[in-house]
Amino acid sequence: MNENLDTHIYKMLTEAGLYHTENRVLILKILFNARKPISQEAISSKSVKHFDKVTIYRTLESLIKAGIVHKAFINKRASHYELAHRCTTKQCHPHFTCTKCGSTHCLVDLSMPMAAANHKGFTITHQQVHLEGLCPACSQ
Amino acid sequence: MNENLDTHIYKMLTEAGLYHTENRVLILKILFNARKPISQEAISSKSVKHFDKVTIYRTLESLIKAGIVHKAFINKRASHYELAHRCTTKQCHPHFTCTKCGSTHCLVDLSMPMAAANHKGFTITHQQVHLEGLCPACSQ
DNA sequence: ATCAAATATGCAACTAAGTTGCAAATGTTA
DNA sequence: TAACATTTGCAACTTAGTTGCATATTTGAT
Repeated sequence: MNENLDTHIYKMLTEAGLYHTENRVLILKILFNARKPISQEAISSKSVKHFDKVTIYRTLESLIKAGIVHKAFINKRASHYELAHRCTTKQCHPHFTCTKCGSTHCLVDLSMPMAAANHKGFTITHQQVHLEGLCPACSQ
Repeated sequence: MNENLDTHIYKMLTEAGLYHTENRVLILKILFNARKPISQEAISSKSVKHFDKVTIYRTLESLIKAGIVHKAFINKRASHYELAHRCTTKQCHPHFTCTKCGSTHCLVDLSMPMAAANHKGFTITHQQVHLEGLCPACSQ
């Protein structure tokens, strides 16, 4: 299982044309184990090895650019990061953030997020849809 | 028209149980004229009178709490603020942010945001849905 | 009108997520 | 293994937003 993960990570990095460095592998493993979007700080605290936060941000940046990691924006000043799953750089699945504990969860297999999420024990108090791209003026 | 706006603002503040101060009125007028979500900095620069940024943030905070203003989260570290329209604290309409000029627009009357927005000249490169509330663990 | 209580304001200093520049270290390719 | 490209770590910086506190303004009761 662990060896499969190593192989998988190695392959992913090779395909992305990224150097196969200790830090990248460690951060990817932490994201694999987290199974939900987590913050830079959470990545740092879950790691045995000390990381400089700049290294974490830059590593995440390269992985995001390669489409391996996704930045899940939450209604906070900090972002949460997760392995890209069922999403591309263009389109992402819905996320849910708990206002009490601050954790962020993915609501991926729900075609009707709000209704379905409520059934799963999530109480939703705020919903938003955000689109990004070029406005008419900037499209020209 | 201007007198109607003054009366309207006065009424809104009274109903919300907020003091009818010069700053609140000025900030509300700026938001009325903006007709789209704008940043704290934009509010500041649109104002003739000098505002301390703390005052702007605290004024916005009180107006948000009263349901008069809405905080539109965008995929940036800064938030944009707008007059609440067709939204409550619980539910908000879709927003669109231009990645080139940084402006944020409301896509309120569109039942199918992506399709309809494309027709209006918006090129969408990223979409996300975000829900907030209590997770199962915190609901108890 | 005016005084007291409640609320709002402005300043200075702070917090924290994320960024930049640069020199040293590590990974890759030939 | 040498040469080149990429990554790393450190220090210093940026910036949206916050906190504490003393002063000013608004309001409601008298």
